[in-house]
Amino acid sequence: MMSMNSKQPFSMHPILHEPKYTPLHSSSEAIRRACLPTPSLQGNIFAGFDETLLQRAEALAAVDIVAQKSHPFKPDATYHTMTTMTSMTCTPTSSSAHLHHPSVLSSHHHHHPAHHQPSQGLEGDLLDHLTPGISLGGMAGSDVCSSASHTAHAAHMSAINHMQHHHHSQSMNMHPHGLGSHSSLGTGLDSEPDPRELESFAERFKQRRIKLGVTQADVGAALANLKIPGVGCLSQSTICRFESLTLSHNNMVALKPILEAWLEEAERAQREKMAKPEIFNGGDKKRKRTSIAAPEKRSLEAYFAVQPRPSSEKIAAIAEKLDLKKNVVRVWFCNQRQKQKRMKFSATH
DNA sequence: ATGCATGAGAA
DNA sequence: TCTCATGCATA
Repeated sequence: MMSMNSKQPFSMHPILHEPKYTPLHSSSEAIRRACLPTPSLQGNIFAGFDETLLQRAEALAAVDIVAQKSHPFKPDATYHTMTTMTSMTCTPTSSSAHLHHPSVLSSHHHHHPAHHQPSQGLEGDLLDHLTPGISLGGMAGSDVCSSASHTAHAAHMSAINHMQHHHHSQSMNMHPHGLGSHSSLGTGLDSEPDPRELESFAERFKQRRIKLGVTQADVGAALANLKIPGVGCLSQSTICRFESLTLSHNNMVALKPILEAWLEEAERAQREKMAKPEIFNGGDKKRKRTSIAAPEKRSLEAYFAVQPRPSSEKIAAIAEKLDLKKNVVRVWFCNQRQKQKRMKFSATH
């Protein structure tokens, strides 16, 4: 990849920018996918029960993944790593409190059958068949067992609260987080849910950020310096996703004012610095990341194509079949659904 | 830049 | 249990 480390101490002053929280809007997104009709194919061992979607999924999978390419490597299932690193993410020195939550409302929309991107596949690994309704052995052999250690890491979340926005939509959430406040910020009436704006802002943001010589990680950390109520730091991942518009619409809308505030403050600070020529001079357990091999991934995608929201039983069956932990499969589906909901050029474009 | 994961809150 | 926002770990 590339290393971009232009760490530079940046001191920002708290800026008091009036937070304006954006309401959400329904993100209209259209996700369409094509389900090909393809009956045929069977010869299951468990025949009898199966049938249903999963089976078809496999058939589809076989067809779907016509000629694709795949990666040559086949990593083991999971690997853990333990290391001690004093991650000081952003936990600020004292405060233990700052966990507001971001909650953005969400509008829900109609989903469509999913849509997934072409993946890699090569040899047609025909899946077997599962019995949908019944859960074999009660629990798929793998089951969630103990995914071993999940170290609860400090939860720090930044918060973004939104309030109203009357719409037929449903949710609105705030997180109580003890501190009695419910930020009653100015009822926001704010921003434009205009995807156009977001897109151009994200682009400008990235460019100005680079101009400042700041990395995505720097931005995330610096956010904590802007003492915007309810806003802590964010990770490099999130900044990156913001810039590449790979966040949900609501999330983009919520983050925009915050990043905008940071940008202005950062540029202001730099101007100031430029002005005066004299200054400066210049442990823990790590979470493990399961790696799902290409063949398994192809199967999952095939199932997802026909049934984005499998029941617990089906998930268990799939997990057993692919020899993955049930929880891994469940999470995979969740993430897949989230992906399909992301912005980028999904619908409005 | 992304894959897999966690957790809070809403169903 | 799912959705959503987010993050760690990793390619």
